[in-house]
Amino acid sequence: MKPVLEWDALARGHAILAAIPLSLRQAALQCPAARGAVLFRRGARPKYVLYVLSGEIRLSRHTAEGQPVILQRRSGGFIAEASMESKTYHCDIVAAEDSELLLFPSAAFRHALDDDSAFRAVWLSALAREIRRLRAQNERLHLHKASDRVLHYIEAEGQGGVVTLTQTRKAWAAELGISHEVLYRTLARLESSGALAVAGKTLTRTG
Amino acid sequence: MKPVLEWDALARGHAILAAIPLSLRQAALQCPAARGAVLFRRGARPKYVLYVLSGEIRLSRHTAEGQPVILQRRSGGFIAEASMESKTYHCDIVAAEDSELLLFPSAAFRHALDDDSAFRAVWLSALAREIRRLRAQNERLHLHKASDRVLHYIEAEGQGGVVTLTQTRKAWAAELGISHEVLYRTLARLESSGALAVAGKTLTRTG
DNA sequence: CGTACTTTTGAATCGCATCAAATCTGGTGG
DNA sequence: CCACCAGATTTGATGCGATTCAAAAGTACG
Repeated sequence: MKPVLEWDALARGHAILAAIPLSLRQAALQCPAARGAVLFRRGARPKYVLYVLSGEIRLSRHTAEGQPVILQRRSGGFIAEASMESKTYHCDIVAAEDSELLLFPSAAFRHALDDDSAFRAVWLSALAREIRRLRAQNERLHLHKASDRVLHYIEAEGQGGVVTLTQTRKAWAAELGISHEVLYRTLARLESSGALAVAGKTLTRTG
Repeated sequence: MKPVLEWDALARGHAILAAIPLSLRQAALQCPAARGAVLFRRGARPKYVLYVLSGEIRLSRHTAEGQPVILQRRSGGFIAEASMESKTYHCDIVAAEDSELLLFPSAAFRHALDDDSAFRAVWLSALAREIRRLRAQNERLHLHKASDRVLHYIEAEGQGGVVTLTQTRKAWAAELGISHEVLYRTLARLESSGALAVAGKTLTRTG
């Protein structure tokens, strides 16, 4: 838990951080979290807006029997944005892996949004884009066949039927909600049927 | 396509509309859309922010062969928020059912957000809550067993293990991404195993 | 009273998850 | 540079759970 010194280095690969105004940068804290660490508990008062630099952070609740129910899972980007305006956290916030976080004091974050119209515009547009992305992913997860999810992904996330993956196929399979074995088989079948061209991490809809 | 006269009547059942400032209300248009009607086409310049009062509106693209790919599907609430700041619509907007819409001119909407801090606060908080809801639904759709989705729903959307449905079970099944037959069977199994108490539209986690 | 829709149960089929195992790949340290 | 290791990629076989088709009973509404 320490102030952020090398802001430019952090912002690499985290575009939205570049839009954060100086005053808020100075209030930010950088904080490591070991795998399994509980950062905040349900019921606690939210003092920070969290940004995941690396690792994986989860929001989860527990059933009466103690089984965890994951509400969100983030390995990059802001998490628990909604708690900025709520009196308490509605779930536990835990590190699923060794992680690195930025903590922005909620009050400073709200002031930055109020005072800095450029930052506000970026924030609003980031929220709206995240909603668009999530709604598309939702629609995709409603498709039952693995091949439909793959093609939907290309249509939704690609440009003109072409998409370049930024992740391993195994990670992509997890995002698509299918096992990696089925993803490999599905890609092979789509390619041999001529519906898809696979070249490294670039996939092209064909035919 | 006409100005909105009875605003209070509209806002019933659409809480967020109550926060819309007078200036923006006066710029709003109410507009029916028949099933199948194409409201805007991909590439068109977004002139309005859309709100779905009733019916169902879809954002969709088409594959090279013309098969539709649904990116969003809304039967209430704002749709295509992200297009407010983009130069063109990135997908077609069509009515899947006979629908009733509100159209807010994009410029007026932006001005209202800039000028009215109360409206802005409500809007920001609505976007953040929508993100929370969507991320939870995403996690739920990643669960493979129908019973897990049901229990996850109760934990995420309910209060203390109790949830009251606002929709038919058939509609709930669609939201959960399972067939209605399986939902009925799953509820029956969960109830007979003592994990769930079902009373009309109220479901209670037990045991 | 009739109609449309939801709820419910049954049976057959299909696709995915899972377990297992082999190969490939990128990165690390000797 | 090479040996090595962890993780990703790939293929095979099996079982389970969901989808689907079918049909009956219940329910709301005009």
